[in-house]
Amino acid sequence: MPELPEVETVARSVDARVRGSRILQVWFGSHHELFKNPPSRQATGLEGSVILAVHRSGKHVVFELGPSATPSPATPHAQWIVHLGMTGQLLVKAPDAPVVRHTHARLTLTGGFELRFVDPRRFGRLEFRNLTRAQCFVPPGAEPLEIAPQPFAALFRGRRLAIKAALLNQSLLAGVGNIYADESLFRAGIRPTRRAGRLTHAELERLRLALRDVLGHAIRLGGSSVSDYVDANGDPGSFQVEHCVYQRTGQPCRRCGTLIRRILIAGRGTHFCPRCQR
DNA sequence: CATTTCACCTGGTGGC
DNA sequence: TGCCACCAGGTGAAAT
Repeated sequence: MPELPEVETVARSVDARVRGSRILQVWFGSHHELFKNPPSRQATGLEGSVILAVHRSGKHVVFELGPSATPSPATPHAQWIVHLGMTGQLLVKAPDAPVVRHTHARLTLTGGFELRFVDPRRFGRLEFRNLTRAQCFVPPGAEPLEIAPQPFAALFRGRRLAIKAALLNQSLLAGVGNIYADESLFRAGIRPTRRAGRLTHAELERLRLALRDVLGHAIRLGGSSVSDYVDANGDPGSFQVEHCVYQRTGQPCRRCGTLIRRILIAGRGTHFCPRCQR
C-alpha cells in the first residue's frame, strides 16, 4: 500500500485525530516479527505518554511522544515509529468498533478513541525509541519533495543499475516506491531500463521535477488506493484514476495511444510507454 | 563495495 | 466449487 503520498496522508489523518491525546493502555498481538524492539518494552514506553504530533519521514509514520501536553517547551522524549509494509493500516476507531482480522496493536487513548494497527501480510514494523540520550529517527535517504538539483544528480552519478531500481533504493531517496517510480519516469519521458549514471543533466532535472509534481499531486488526492489502502478514517485516496502507466499493461498510452508494456526490473513489475519513454 | 535475487506473508484474481 | 499459478504499495539478508 504505502509510498510517500499514502504515508503522508495516513500521518496527517492520524495527527488530526490523536494529537494531544494520552495513551492509556496498549495491547499487542503475538506476532513478534512486527516488533523491532520487544513489545513489552514498547508498551511500557507508550503507556502514559502524550502524542504531541504525528508526521511522515520517508515511508515511516513517526509519533512524537512527551510526558505531558501542556508545558510549552514540549520537547519530545520518545518516538514511536510505524512502517506500514505493503498492507499496513493505522486506523482511529471507537473502542467498541469490531476488531478486524490481522489487528496487531490497539492503543486506548483519552477522548474515547482507539488507534489500531492492522496488517494482513505482516511486512510492517513497529519501533519505540527513547530520546533522552539518543538520536531521533532520520531515514538515510533524501526527501524527494525537498532535494535540490545538484544533490539529486549526485545520487545517481557513476551508478550502473537501472534508474527504476535506483529510485526504489530508500537510502538514496526516501519514500519512492513502485507506483511513483513508474509514474514519475513516464512524466519525465525516461525509459526505466536506462542506467542511472547515464542520464543527462536535463533528464535528471526532468525526473526531479516529475517526482515533485507526481508526489505532490498524489498527496493532494489522498494517495493511490489500488486495493486496500485507506487513511486513519477509513477513506480511500483517488490518485489511482490519474495513473498513466502503473498497472495499465496493454492499455493505450494516455499521451500517444501506444500500448503500455510491463517488464521486470529488480524483481518488480515495471510499466512504461515504449514510445513516450526513451 | 555495488547490484541482484529471494524469502518473508496473506489474499485476490483468473484459468482450467 | 476447487485447485493452482501468479500477482501485489516493501525491505533486508544472502548470493554474486
